Amino acid sequence: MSQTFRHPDILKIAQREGKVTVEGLAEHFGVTLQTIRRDLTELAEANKLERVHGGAILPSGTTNIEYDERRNLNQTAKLAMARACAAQIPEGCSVFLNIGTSTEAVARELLHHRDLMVVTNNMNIANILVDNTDCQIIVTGGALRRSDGGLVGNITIDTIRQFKFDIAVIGCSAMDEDGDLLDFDIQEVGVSQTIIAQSRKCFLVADHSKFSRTAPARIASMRALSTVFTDLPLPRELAERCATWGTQIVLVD
Amino acid sequence: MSQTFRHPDILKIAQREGKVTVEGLAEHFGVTLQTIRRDLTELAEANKLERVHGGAILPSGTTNIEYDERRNLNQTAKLAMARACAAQIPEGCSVFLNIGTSTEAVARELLHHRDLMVVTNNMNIANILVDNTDCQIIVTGGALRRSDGGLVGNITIDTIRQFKFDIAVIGCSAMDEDGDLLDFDIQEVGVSQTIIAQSRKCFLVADHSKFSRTAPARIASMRALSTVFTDLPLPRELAERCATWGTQIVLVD
DNA sequence: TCGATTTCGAGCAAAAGCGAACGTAAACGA
DNA sequence: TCGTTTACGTTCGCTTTTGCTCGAAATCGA
Repeated sequence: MSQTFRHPDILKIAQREGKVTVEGLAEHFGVTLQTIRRDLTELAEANKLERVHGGAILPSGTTNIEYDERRNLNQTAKLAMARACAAQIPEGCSVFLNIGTSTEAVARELLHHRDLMVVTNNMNIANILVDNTDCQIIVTGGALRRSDGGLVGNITIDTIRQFKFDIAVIGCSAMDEDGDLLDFDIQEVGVSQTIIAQSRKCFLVADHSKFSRTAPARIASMRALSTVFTDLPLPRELAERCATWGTQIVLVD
Repeated sequence: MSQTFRHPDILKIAQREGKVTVEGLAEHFGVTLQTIRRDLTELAEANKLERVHGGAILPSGTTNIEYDERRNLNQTAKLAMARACAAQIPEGCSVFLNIGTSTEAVARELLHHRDLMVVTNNMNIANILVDNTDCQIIVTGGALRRSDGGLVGNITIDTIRQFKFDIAVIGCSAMDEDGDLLDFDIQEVGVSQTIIAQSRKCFLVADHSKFSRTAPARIASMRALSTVFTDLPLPRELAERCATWGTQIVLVD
C-alpha cells in the first residue's frame, strides 16, 4: 500500500470543499491527470473518498451501498415471505423484530396491523413503523452499527431480557443440513439467542439463498422455531427433520 | 451505479428547501435540463427523492409537521448556540445528547468532530450522526415517541445508568426565576435527571423563549449545570444566581 | 371537455473521463 | 556498482456523461 505525500492534502481539500476534481488537483500538485486518478482510486479503495466522474466526493455515509443492494436482492421473494409471515401475526400481540432485510420487509407488511407492541433492535424498522400510529414501538438500546442500522451489544441483550414476546421474527445468514441456524456475526448471535429464549413463538424468514451458504457462528437449532417462511422447498433431509421437530414450513410463491 | 458531483448537492438543497426544481438546478449547476432530469431520476430510483412534475421533493412519510415547525423555529439562534456548544466539546470524549430540537442542532455541528462516543435517546440524532463515521453511536433503549423521535421510559433510564459521560447536552421546556429547569413531560424529567447524575459536565442549550414560559415538572436547579448556551441575556436576578453557583453563561449572536 | 403549454424520457452522437499497458527516471538496498 | 522497486508520464482504446432532437405524457386554463 503506497502512501504519497499528496493523499493527506487531497483529503484535507476534500473536507474543506466537499469535493475535489481530477483537473483541479492535477493543477494544484503540478502532476498529470493520470497520477491524480491513481491517487483517487487508492483513496476510494481505502473508503476515504467516494469516486465520481471527474473527481471525488466525501463518502456519502448516508446509506450503506452494500446494505441497499442486499435489500434489493430477491425482492419479490422477500415480499411474498414477509406477507405470509405478517398474516400469521395476530393483531394486539407483542412482537420482536430482529436485524435483517427480511425482517424489515415483515415490518413493512405490519404497517396496517392494529394494536401491536413491536420491540426491535433495528433502527430501520423503528423508522418504518413510525408510520403505523396504532402500534407501540420500543427500541432496544445498543451500539449502532452503521452497516445495517442494527443495535448490538450487551445493552441490547439486557433490554431484551426484560420482555416476553408472543412472537419473535428473526433472520439468519445461513442454515446448515443438520438444522442449525448460522450467522456471520458473533455479536448478533448472542442477541438472537436471547430473543429466542424470551419468545413463545419464533418465526424465521429466510430465502433459499441461505440453504447453500455457510457461516461460522451457530445461533440455535431449527427445533427452536415455530415456523419457517421461505421461497423454495428445503433440502429433503432438512425438511424431514423439521417435520420431526414440529417446525412448520411455509412455502411462498 | 453512477454518481456525479451534483447528487450530494441536490440532496442538500432538497433538504434545505424541501423541494427542488429541474430548472433551478439546471441553472445552479450550469447544465441542461435533461441532465438534471437524469440526476433526479437516479436519485428517485435510489429512494433519496420523490419525483414530481417539474422537479422533486423529499420522500414522503416520516415527517411530523408540528415537530418540523418547532425545528424551524428561531433557526438562526439555534444554529449559533449549537455551534458555540459544539466548540466546547473536545474531540475524543463521551457525550450524551438528549431529546430536543436544540440538541439535534448540536448533533449537526458535531458531524466533523473526531473520535467521539455519543450516547443518545433521540432517534433523530442517531440518524444525523450516522454520517460521522468517526464517531461511535450508542442508542438508549426505550419507548419511541412519535412526536419527536425520543426514547423514554424505564428502559431508557436503566441504560443511561450504565454510563458516565464527560459531557451531557440537554434542553428544557422552561426556566423559572428561581433557577429551576422545567419540562412539560414528566417522563422526560426522569431521564434528564438521570443524565445529569451520570455526567461530569452538563451543558444546557436553550433560547430566550424559555425564559418567559413555564412548565409543570421540575428537572433540576441550574446549579447542576456547567454552562448555559443561549441567545439573549438572562433576567438579572437569574444571572446573579448563576454567577454565585459558578454556572457559566455563553451568549451567542 | 378540449386544446395549448410544459415537462418527460428515449435514442443518438459528441465530448469528457477512464483504466491498462508500457516506458522512464529517481530512490533504494545489497 | 547493479538490479529492483516505486512513482510518474504518455498513449490508446473504451466507457460514461452530456447535450440535442423529437414524439409522448402530464398539467393547466378556459
